[in-house]
Amino acid sequence: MSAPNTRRRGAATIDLVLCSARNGRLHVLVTKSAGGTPVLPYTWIADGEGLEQAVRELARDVAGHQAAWLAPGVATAAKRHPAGAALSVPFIGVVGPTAAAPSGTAWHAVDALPTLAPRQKAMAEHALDTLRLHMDMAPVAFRLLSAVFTLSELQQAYELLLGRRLHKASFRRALQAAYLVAPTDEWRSEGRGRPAQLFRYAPRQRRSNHRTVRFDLIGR
Amino acid sequence: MSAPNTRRRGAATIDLVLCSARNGRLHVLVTKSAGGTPVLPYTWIADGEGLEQAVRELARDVAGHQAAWLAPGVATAAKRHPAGAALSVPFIGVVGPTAAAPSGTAWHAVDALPTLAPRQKAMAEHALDTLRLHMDMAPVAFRLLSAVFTLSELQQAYELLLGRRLHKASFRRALQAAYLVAPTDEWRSEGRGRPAQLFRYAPRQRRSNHRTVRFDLIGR
DNA sequence: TGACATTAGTCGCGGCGTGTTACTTATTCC
DNA sequence: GGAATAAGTAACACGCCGCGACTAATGTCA
Repeated sequence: MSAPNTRRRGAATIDLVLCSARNGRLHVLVTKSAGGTPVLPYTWIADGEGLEQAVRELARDVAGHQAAWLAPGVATAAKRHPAGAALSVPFIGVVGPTAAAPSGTAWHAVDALPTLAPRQKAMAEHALDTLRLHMDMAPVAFRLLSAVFTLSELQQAYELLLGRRLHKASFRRALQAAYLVAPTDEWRSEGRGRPAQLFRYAPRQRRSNHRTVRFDLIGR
Repeated sequence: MSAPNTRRRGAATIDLVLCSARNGRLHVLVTKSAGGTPVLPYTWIADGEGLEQAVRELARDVAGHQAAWLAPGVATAAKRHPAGAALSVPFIGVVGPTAAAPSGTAWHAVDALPTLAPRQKAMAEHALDTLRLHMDMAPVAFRLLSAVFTLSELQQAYELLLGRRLHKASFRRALQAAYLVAPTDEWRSEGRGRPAQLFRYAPRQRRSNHRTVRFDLIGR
């Protein structure tokens, strides 16, 4: 059923670190090898095939979903791949919160993973770094959410990625200024408290993307 | 003399995109294959060896220097590697402006490359994107310079990476606030104009790295 | 030798973005 | 109806940043 067995063995694998936000923590989809030990979904690299195409198929195969966002990771030859490949090319994928775990797979909090092969463990633990690296340039946080979402949910996604709490008013003011979301006329009542308006990701045109120099992140 | 011939052929190569700033433009080191056609320096991936270790050796071999900064690139199986490898893992390296081109190699402006194999051409043209992606988190611009440099040189490095001009006063004010450089007691007279004080990269401790949310770069 | 060009480096104003506190609005629970 | 809870808004203060104008130190050339 899982893709690994449908391809010939080779020298290198593509490994998929599929991420999802579950009750405030980042989770990773873990499947099981033929022997029953936990492994990240992977596929052998076929000659002449596009890597990204292959990983999209893998995501659909293993999760029944296509990834809402995908980024290549850092290839590694360290330690050993559980299937014996010399080289592994990880991809970091993102799916929404409604994505289920098909039978034989399970979501695990990234800071409480089951025992994976060291190489796969390292790839999974680097996933958050990769998401953080791209979250300013790509709508990563939005892809962790459903198509419509409340602003509080969006803020929680950003808090998860940044690893720290944000201020509500500042967050919304900055979001408003960026013309990234559009309100829908739906509202969601989450039990107690005032109902929240639902928004969708709809980036609109705005003034020149003057990215400023940032010295404040360099060096530790 | 070049490293490729010293290793066994295999399924995958490491390709080195070695970058340097030459009179205001980003240059890439290009060498020649046995047949005399231009190629990026590469080496076959040996089983069980660390990729970064291998690429450091490659940089030393081919340029006589060790790279001042290194970052992994995005593995690709598209098109063909000139040596026939199915898979290529690029690394983007940075060296200072005084690095010469050993015989058989030459620096080429990244927007005026000689005819490379399509796969290598793509890897070289993505180099600037990679440098841009990391320049906020790592001292990439500083590594394009000698150990001591003028603030105007540093500003030019940032302008090269960002692809736009910066305002002198703003640049220096932000740099000062980041405690990244320390003045030396040397001055350099560059022909005409007032001599410039030389600085070195010396990041000091500063307050908590409160990275703020950036919506302004998302979505084009 | 003195005026000019050139490059380095600084000062200060104005505006916009951001952190913060306090407030209003809308709903559930008791 | 009132307390509790969560969404959403208003307004102030401060700091960073773009910008233009200024000073400083050198080489060039008539």
